[in-house]
Amino acid sequence: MKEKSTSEKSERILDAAEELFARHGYDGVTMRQIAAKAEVDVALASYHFGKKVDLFHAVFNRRAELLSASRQEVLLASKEQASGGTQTLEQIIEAFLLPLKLAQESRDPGWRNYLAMVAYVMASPVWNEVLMPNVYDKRVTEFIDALKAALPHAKEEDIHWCYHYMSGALALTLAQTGRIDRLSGGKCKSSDFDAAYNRMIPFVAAGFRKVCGLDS
Amino acid sequence: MKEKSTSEKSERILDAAEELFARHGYDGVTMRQIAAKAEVDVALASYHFGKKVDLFHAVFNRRAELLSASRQEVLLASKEQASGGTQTLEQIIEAFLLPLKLAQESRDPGWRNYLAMVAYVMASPVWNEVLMPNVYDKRVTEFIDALKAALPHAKEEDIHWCYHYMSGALALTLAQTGRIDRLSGGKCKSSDFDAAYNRMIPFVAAGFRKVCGLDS
DNA sequence: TTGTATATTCAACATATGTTGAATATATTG
DNA sequence: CAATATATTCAACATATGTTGAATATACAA
Repeated sequence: MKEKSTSEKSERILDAAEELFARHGYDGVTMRQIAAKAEVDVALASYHFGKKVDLFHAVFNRRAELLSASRQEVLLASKEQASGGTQTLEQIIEAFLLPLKLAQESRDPGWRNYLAMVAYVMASPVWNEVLMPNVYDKRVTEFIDALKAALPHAKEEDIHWCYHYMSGALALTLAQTGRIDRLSGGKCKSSDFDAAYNRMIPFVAAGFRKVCGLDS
Repeated sequence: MKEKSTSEKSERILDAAEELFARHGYDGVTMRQIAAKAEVDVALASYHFGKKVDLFHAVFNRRAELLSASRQEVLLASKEQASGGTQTLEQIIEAFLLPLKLAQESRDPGWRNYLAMVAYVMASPVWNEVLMPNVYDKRVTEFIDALKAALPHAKEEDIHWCYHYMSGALALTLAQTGRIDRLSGGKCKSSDFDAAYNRMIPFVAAGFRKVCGLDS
């Protein structure tokens, strides 16, 4: 009698690694900690995924394509909805954020861990250039193109800097450090993604308009 | 004949640790790497600063008071300049960011490393609650009070969320990951703090106004 | 069934890690 | 100068680390 199927153990390893990498970063986690959390032998992680750095890549890439595809889909749907005319800034930003919000609110807690790990990667000078270009940067380019269309008179640098600010606001939200809970005396909660995203859209849109000029 | 004074070696250790912690995080750095970069014996770091975690605290705290004091000073001067009436949003945000910009542009490259390390701490769920409350959160509270005065009709949650977004935009700027360089095809540079801060002020101010309602 | 590929465990390795204590040098003070 | 405190080096420790190879178990195909 077997307890779990093969793929279950392999995914338990990914789940455990995901949770630990999200909180402690790559170097703050040992293979033994991962194995312990996944309740498997240490050697099994190496058997399935190779070196530690390969496991890190595997965890990062597991949900990357899924999320990126969902993003493209939503952005496309948003484009079509704005029949004929260009989308509003709010529509573009919402399309960019919606898949993340849905992932955060998923019943699978792994998605929250994954996005916290993405935030870690985004903020890390070391991992950023290694992991972000492969999957995510392509969709970011599409997103920026949509912004250019909505802000035809904007200088390209302005758009890039504004995207940079949005990216930072997003990363800190995904990271879930709990700081806003502390600073607000409990009035705001890191886990309240509805609150975070509902305000982020008008905040960012207004910033874009101010810096990049009125949209057409 | 002695090569360097005692305090110089001790500060070389702090400088080396600062640079390495900023880039690789706490767990990504070994005492031996720090010692090597500082060109001192490994044991010397322990002799001066105790355990590794204490060295981390020492690096973080070395410039914290200095920066925090500069921040308070600028915020106070900004308050007085707005004689009688309350400050504008832009003035408040500028006062918040100016000391950081000055530090970034300092001739001492240690300041850039330090601020990148602060960004790492801000984005880390583990270190955030350990290190941020001691020094920085007090000034943040003053800053938020100024915002409340400038946005008398705003709900407190809205202000906190907007501050959270600004905080994220700031953190990613301090982190200097180089991502904006890549995404913009070289049009924007992570090291161009003038560009980053000049746009961040109107961006954030517009976001606050949109989310928190018009200022008085 | 038997044979074979896959999955999992166990034990061990070489190396890297933070930290310490004793020894030595340098500075400071009387 | 001598005496004392501080700073620095050296060597070593116990432990933790990623990784591997052999042994064993399980799944699967013939």
